[in-house]
Amino acid sequence: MPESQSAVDEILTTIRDASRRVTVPKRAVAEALAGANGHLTADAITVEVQRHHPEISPSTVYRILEEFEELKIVVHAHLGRPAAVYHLAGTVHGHLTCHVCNTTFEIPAAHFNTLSRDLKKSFGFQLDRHHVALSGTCTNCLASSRTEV
Amino acid sequence: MPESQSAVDEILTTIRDASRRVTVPKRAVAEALAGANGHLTADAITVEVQRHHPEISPSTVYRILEEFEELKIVVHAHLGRPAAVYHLAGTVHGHLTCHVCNTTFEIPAAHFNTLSRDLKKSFGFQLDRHHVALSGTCTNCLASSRTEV
DNA sequence: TTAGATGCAAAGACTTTGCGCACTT
DNA sequence: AAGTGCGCAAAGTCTTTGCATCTAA
Repeated sequence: MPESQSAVDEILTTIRDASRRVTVPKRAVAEALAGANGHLTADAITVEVQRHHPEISPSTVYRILEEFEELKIVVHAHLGRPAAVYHLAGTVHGHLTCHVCNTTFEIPAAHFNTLSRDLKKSFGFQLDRHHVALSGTCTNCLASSRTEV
Repeated sequence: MPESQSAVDEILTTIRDASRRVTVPKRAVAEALAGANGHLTADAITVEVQRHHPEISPSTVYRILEEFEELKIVVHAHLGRPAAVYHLAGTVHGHLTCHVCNTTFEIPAAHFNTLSRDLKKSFGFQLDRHHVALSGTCTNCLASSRTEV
């Protein structure tokens, strides 16, 4: 997995550049984020991290995620459920969550260009394109609800 | 306040139509929702309700909000913070939350027409227009950040 | 009358914090 | 060697649940 490896290196470099320390737990969280290309709750990250390093505690994961957010390494969003989901910044832009099957899809920021311009013009509101999280129904669930009923 | 009164009546009618019982706590929650024209957390609703009925417990408020959601009386959204916010369904469409001053604005659903069509066409995703919650920076905070720095 | 709703208290899910020791730099 | 970061455990916030009682219909 050469590409997720480079993503990990990039994260570690960012940490060093900010004069923070590179530690085993931080490396593990970076690997978990780079390995899973989707959205992970803090709990899911903890589980993944503990597969290799059982001694790493949830509180450490939260502290690291907080630091990573400061450094713009990750962003988080609150989707349908209370638990927030985290993912690497820059790699992802918008989220579509299906409230039927609870799956989250990622879509390119370009889809928000028109909306973003409109909100700016109409309300002076500057959309944060990293946090766009929309809920609705995905294709699959639309199709099955049609056939089922 | 004749207009919020009619909103309350409408809610109570919906409850009766669904063969649920109309109770003091439900009336109080309905009044809190109709009175505040904005977005309330469950906690804020509880506080408002307890101003008139101190004996009503938070768990009851949660149960009532759950029932109101089933009956499509209210919808909730997860904005920047973990706590969900609730508001009357039908009266509101989209939310813009400023992550600087933490204010939430409501905007008409019409602003999501283009986006909605695009998501449907590109991904087969049916946007739920009641749950649109976007975060960014509002005009005021944009202006002050410009002058401050 | 009687099933459903409530109040209270406890538990559960998610997240933050305090403290002393370990590890990175 | 110096001091940041960690593990553990406890606390904090937000929400759900169990159970006995009460009440709307």
